[in-house]
Amino acid sequence: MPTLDDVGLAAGVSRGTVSNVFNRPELVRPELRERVEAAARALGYGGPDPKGRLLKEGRFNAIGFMPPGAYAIAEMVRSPYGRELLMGAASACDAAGATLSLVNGTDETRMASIREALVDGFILGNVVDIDVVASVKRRRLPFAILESDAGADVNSIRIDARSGAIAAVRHLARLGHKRFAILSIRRTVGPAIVHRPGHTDRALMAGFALDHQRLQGFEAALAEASLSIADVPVIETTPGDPHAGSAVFDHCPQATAIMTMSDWQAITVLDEARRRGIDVPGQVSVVGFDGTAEAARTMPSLTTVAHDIVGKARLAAEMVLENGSPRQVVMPVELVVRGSTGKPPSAFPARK
Amino acid sequence: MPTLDDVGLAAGVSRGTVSNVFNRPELVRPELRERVEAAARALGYGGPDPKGRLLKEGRFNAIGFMPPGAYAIAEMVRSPYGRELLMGAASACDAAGATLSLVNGTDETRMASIREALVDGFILGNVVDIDVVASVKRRRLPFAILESDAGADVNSIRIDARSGAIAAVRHLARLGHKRFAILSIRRTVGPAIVHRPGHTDRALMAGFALDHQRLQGFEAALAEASLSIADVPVIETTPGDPHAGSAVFDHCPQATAIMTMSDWQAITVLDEARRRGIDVPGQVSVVGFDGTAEAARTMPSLTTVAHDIVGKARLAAEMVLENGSPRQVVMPVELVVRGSTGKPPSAFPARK
DNA sequence: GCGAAATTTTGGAGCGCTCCAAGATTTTTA
DNA sequence: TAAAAATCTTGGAGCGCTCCAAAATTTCGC
Repeated sequence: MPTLDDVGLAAGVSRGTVSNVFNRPELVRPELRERVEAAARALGYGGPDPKGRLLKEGRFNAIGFMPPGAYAIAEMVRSPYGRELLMGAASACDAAGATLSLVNGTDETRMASIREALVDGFILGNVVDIDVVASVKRRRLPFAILESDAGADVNSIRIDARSGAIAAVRHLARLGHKRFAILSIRRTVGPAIVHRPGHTDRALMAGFALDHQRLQGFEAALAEASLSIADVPVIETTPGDPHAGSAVFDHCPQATAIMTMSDWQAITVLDEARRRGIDVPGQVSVVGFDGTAEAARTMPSLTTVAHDIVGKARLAAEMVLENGSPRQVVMPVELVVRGSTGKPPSAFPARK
Repeated sequence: MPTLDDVGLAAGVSRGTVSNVFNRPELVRPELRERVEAAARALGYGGPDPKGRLLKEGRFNAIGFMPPGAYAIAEMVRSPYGRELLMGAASACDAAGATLSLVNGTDETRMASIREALVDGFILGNVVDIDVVASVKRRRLPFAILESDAGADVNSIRIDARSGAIAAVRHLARLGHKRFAILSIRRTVGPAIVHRPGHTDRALMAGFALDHQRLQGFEAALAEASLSIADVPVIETTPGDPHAGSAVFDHCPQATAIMTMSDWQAITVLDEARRRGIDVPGQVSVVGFDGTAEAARTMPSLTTVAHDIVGKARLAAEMVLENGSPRQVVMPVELVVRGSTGKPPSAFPARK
């Protein structure tokens, strides 16, 4: 690959002049400029290599996006939620003329990826592994975390998940539901985990802040209806597990109201209900969580605890790009009532 | 920001030793290593800056993805098709341990983005503007183009769109349809363009290779049924235009079979049909194009000309990452018959 | 036609790092 | 204990570029 010097040599001018031809052509006499351009063409020189500029300028003009949890990028894009995150981050980058780098990383390579990513800052999806935060801090780049509060010196944006969970339960309770089931998120790999009625808080509450808040919200609102969360079956499935829906119906046959922790899960529940001939909302009500675009398109359309996912990620990207003093933002949620929730069946006919 | 030299100075060792501490710690005596690490901690040095390494190593270990057409990244992620492209490219990058950079670019900034993107290669979505190809060539980096054939010296992957279009028409003709409408893609910004029956080929065939091939396929298969494409109304809408569906029903009220050029468009047609109380496939049959995951989830599910979008993008990424000799690949398509196509209504009741 | 002013061109410094041959130190061997 | 071997540390070169002060050249005014 020829360099500025090679072109200069060929054209009989100095490196500086060649650089000017490409970056500030108005500074170079037209005649000379043409000579240089001809030499560049002859050598197959396609303009200054960004690598050199980079070192001088010191910034990549890019921010890195680490997908939530242990997702691979491709899985994130598949997920309704992750996809909207990406849209938000991308639109902020677009607006700022920055590049969005999708930083992948298995559990083994994540740290190295963070150390070596060619970016000026990071957006971290829901962070499961706290080492990730330490690793990013070490690079002394601006960053923002989604759905985890990492202290006053770190940008973070989370939703008011507790209120959302409360709203979901109240809505269902007001409709008359008494038999609930919770479809929660398993943050490790593996098949569904089933917590049968009688489980203890400790088994449930371990883990991730967002999930914790939602469970607390469920618990508090169930208490308002004189119900204990300990009597509600809780199933944990990994995001994207296509069997989430069948796990619920298999393990919670008497539930009339299923509360989930993501629209994606709720959608698998609707799919499975259709497959089994279970009427939603006639026999079972289903509530999603997230408020993705997909939730509005299901049959029946999905009642869900919605928030502005795109806006959340956009804000995160803006925080990183602006690199101001750290902020912790809590975003509101809103229960969007659609077609997947209704009164419980008045007589409780046995379901198969 | 402290540098290797600063740390070396503070620890009383040379730059080289500090570099070794971070990159090949086994080469440094434990005692010294600790002294260096302590100095680094004290200075807040978080490890070697990737910028320096980069210049030395010469590669970014990243490939750039330019969205199809004039999409912004966010729009691409929103689109069912673009999203699957992204999944494919991301999974290949994941597998290779490379980063995927989403290179944005408005019409004005695209060239500059290409010139300066910090990547080792490019995937170009459907290229509308031929200058983009020239611009990428100038950087002398490996690249692959989707849905455009740019000659034997350029990697390209396209689908056998003509066959797909033919299969769609034959399927509908075999069901008995005689009155078709085509929902085509407008590759410039603006509202729907309506070509009423009697239009000329020239008005239609201008533009983008992929669309051209599909129209030719439609034309050929219509001819088999003794129909001329000139008598078939053609509507062009931009990708993602939510009014695509209503444009079709407004302008083609007698059509019993609507052939589209993307699942996204077809989905808006289904939505609009539901809104207007038009039964699909009872009154109108609809065929999509692409075979996205969304097409399987609509109500009714969408008959569509499918191909392996994820695989296409994955292959493109692999071509770029491998940097072998250029190949031109044509991928097969397959008509997937689902619920959105059926016999035309036997009596032709007027629709409102 | 000459000096001053304006315009063009030059090449060194430096961005932060890795590599590597050479030098310094420690350990082993006879 | 001295020489040989093994181990550890050093600092220069170089990656390709941009910036900038200074030098070279051209243009201008009278």
